[in-house]
Amino acid sequence: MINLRLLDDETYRAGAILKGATSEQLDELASAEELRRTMLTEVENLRSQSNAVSKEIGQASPEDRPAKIDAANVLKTELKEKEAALSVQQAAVDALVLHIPNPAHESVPGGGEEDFELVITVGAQAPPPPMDHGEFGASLGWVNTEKGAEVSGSRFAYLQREAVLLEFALVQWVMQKLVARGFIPTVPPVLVREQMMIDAGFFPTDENQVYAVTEDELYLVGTSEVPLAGLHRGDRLDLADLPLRYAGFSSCFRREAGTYGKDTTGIFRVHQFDKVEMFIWSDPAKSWDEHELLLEIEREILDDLALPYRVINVAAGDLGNPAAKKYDCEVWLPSEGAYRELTSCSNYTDYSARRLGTRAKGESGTEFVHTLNGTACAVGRMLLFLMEHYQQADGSFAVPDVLQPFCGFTTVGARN
RNA sequence: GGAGAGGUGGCCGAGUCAGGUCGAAGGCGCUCCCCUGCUAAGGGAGUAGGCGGUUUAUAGCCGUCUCGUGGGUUCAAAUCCCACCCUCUCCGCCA
Repeated sequence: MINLRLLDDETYRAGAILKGATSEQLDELASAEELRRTMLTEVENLRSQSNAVSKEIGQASPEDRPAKIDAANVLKTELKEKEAALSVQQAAVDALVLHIPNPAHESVPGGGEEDFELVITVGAQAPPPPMDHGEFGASLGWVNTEKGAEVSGSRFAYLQREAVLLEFALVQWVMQKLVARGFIPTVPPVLVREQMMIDAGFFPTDENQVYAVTEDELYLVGTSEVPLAGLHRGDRLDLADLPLRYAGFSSCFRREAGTYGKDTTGIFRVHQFDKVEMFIWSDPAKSWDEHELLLEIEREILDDLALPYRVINVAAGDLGNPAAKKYDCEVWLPSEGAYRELTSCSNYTDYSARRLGTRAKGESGTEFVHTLNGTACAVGRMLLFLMEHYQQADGSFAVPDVLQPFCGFTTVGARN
């Protein structure tokens, strides 16, 4: 949700237009909001009169009351009409606001999906291994997609054997890294109410990507970002306590509607996976530093695992409504000969906090905090990259050095 | 799943049965001032938030809304009615 007060601000408008909003849209909202305020003033004036009359009635003598009550009733009728009109107008404004994106930061390139800015490329583009991650996972008995499909449908899989131990090693390794950086480890609820989905900005836009448990009116989260955002909903934080950094671990559930036939190999795109997510509540003045911190952590994880990757600064048109800026870390997937997204981190500035109602109190008053989120480790997808980069010529697997202390073995011999 | 109790300001807590003088007693905490060798104690004053208007202003002033949330009754609701949400206790069940 944007700040309606800034609709006339030229830089603000320019940023929003870069994100795909039209200047007609912005004007329409601005005039709807102006009308809303005019109507609000009228309503409040009537209420004021009405309150004054009521007070008089309380103090009036019994014989004076009937006449005053009649007068109050006239005001009341008028007030009801104006209030009804106001709430219609309010709804109109609300509907318009939902489609206005958070303006892009000045450092974000314009354009769409192909117009990203390449920030850095690290490592060499390795040649394809003997087996792609799908074949390799099956050969070691790590991934069973057939049984997954039988039991739950396509895009579900069983993860087994060393892959599970590697998952736990990854989670533990990443968590410890984050704890060392001051993140609070958190296992959040994965079923949330509809209101939480709305407040976190996932409804109504992404409603068709979310599993619903209709019987209980709950929804399965697609990322722990949702419940982490709920952790300080409606709170007034102290600026001195910021940043508050959380590391959430949860299973994530995504319907992946509209992706039929895409990424069908192995576990690249599945309905259920585990993820360690970073979420930061930041002092508005320092959120860009926090954003760089998120990127630094994501890069450190990739560097430690010696994965070749590139970082892109996603173009404005490809950002999605809440993000003012987003970095994607794309890791080289040898079997496809392409960089594929593994992690990303975004600065939502005050866009999400305004809807969540999360403010911070500092010396210069109270203001909305900034929120940021980033992937620390999307486990399934991380494993798949490891399966290609750490696959040996003889079909065995060499455990990355940094994970060895956490999983208790260093190699996995070829099977079959 | 069954039964009961309860949600009031930063915190605790009165007010709800008898609707108006209640955005709310009292206490704690916090801020400022006084007193005081220091500290403690003591005296005085102040202290909820959102929104709108006015304004150079996040100051002040005016208005409005908010006593879990949303409706309703009424000239008038913390107080009466309805629905929902949440918390706690007991029983049952359970990893």
